[in-house]
Amino acid sequence: MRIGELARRTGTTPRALRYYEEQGLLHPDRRPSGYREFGAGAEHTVRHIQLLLSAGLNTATIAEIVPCIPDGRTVLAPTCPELLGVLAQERERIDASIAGLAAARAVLERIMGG
Amino acid sequence: MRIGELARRTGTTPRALRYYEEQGLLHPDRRPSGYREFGAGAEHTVRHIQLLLSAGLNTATIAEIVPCIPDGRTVLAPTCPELLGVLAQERERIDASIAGLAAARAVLERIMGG
DNA sequence: TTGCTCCTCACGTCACGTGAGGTGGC
DNA sequence: TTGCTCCTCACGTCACGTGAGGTGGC
Repeated sequence: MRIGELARRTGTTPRALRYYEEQGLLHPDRRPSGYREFGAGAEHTVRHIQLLLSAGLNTATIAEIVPCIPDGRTVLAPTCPELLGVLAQERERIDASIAGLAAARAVLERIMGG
Repeated sequence: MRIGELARRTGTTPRALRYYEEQGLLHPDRRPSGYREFGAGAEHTVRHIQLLLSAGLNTATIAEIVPCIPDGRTVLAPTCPELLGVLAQERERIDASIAGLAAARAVLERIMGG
């Protein structure tokens, strides 16, 4: 499929998808016209990218993780155990981030007089 | 106190404090030499700024909130009830953000094989 | 005079948004 | 031929980081 359709299917923009390619997260083919051609698996990949970005991971880290997640699955390929440390570290960062947001939320409530 | 001491006391950098001033969040006096002179209340103000920034509020919104929080207190001044709507909206955004992070965390666990 | 702190530009970062100007397929 | 989609620059955004080059107070 072309970039516009992939953007619609994943709820993002062509610009974001071009950026992901530039950062090495996507590797679309090219038509003779120069148009990018994405395979069916790209949709799952983009959803994983979006989720990990929203969790605060940067594109460099995601670039290591994405090739280790089989299309349509949500598990680490058995060939990629070296990522477990990175993933555990990111999980800790997410936990800290959730705790920080909860604390900020509590202060907001106090400010509001709750 | 001068900018360096305020930075140390609040765990931030002089650059960040100059940026807060530029965005209208802080209003230090100036010595004849041009040095910024911060009052004692600035320390509490900076802590509030840091908390709200970490919660995802932008400097424009924080600029509305900061003058409505008395020094050393964590309540809205009674003269600023018009901010309650903004604060409630930000609280909802924080709730959505926490939910998103929790979902991402769960997917990370699945990827790790948890 | 030395050394620490401060000052004002001004460019860099990250994940894109947003035109500018031009081309491809039905 | 028209209209929709695509392409590549390239500058803008937000909250600062990081020098560059110069000055103030003890």
